[in-house]
Amino acid sequence: MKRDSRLSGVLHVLLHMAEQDGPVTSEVLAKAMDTNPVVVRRVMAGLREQGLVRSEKGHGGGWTIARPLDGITLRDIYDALGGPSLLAMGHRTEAPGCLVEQAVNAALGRAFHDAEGLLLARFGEVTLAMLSADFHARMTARPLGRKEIDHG
Amino acid sequence: MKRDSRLSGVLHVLLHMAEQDGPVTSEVLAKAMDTNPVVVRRVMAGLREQGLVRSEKGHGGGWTIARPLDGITLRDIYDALGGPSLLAMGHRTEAPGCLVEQAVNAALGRAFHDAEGLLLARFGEVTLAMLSADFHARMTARPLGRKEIDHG
DNA sequence: GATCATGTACTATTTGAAGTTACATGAAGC
DNA sequence: GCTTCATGTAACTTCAAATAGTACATGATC
Repeated sequence: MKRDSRLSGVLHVLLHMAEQDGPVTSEVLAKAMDTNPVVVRRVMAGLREQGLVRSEKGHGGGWTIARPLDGITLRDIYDALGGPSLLAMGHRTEAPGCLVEQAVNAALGRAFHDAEGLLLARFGEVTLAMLSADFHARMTARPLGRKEIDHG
Repeated sequence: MKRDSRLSGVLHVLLHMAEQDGPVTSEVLAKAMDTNPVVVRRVMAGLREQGLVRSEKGHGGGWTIARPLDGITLRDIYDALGGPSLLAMGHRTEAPGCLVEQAVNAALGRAFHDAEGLLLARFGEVTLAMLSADFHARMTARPLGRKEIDHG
């Protein structure tokens, strides 16, 4: 099962943006994430629709965070990505006629549902400000050169 | 993201086996799961190695459950499948040098770890006997013809 | 109007499960 | 002992979903 790393990636990008004053271009962000600018724009498009970030064209354009960091939770970002599936496992048949399969689905479904709920609740508790604070704490503990901050 | 349905599938098969007296062939199980006999054998091979099921060749051969139903938990079966990944999301980089990414991984990692723990704990609490009992309760509530029991 | 940056449609690549084919191994029945 | 039935397993193909990448349009600034 291939794991979706968009949430991880977009958080990386947002924290890098938070360290910059002005707008940051897709190209710079792509370089920091070791990917393609189009991939960045595609992911960021969802965040823009939810009002989490802004984009501007032309000279001096790029991406900026639209709200205070403590006003954005991981849940907001997850939702802006379209709420991708959290679990790697699922039912073989979604609405089976077979009673055996219904019993299986019921048992697994409860576990799956609760695990998803746990994850979403956690996401809702964590803000970008907390992540940023954690980052700065790590910076203080082990300062790095500028290059390693821009990308590691 | 494509979801892994092997756990769901193998549970379906095991409960069908539990309803039969003698051994059941891969071909019959495959028909019930609407798949290929080789796929069944592949999945069952893992369970056999863990001593959950037995297989016999030749006339009258096939698969049988090797332990009492209340002695097999979903966790046992999950492990026998090789412990496939439970979550559809993961870190972009597993051991990043970038402090930003370290902060991101730390926050997400805690949530992921706890969600996986919850799922595994649930799996450990549920036995095949419980699923079988649930199935029979559904049977009583809405009896079906033989054909619909063999497969739905 | 030249340049820079986003917006997006379209295509290619990748990845892992699932499905399939083919054949070897071994057990029961005659 | 030979036929039949069933598993064991390797190798290959198919399939679906996501990411990556290309090409070009749109719009803003200099």
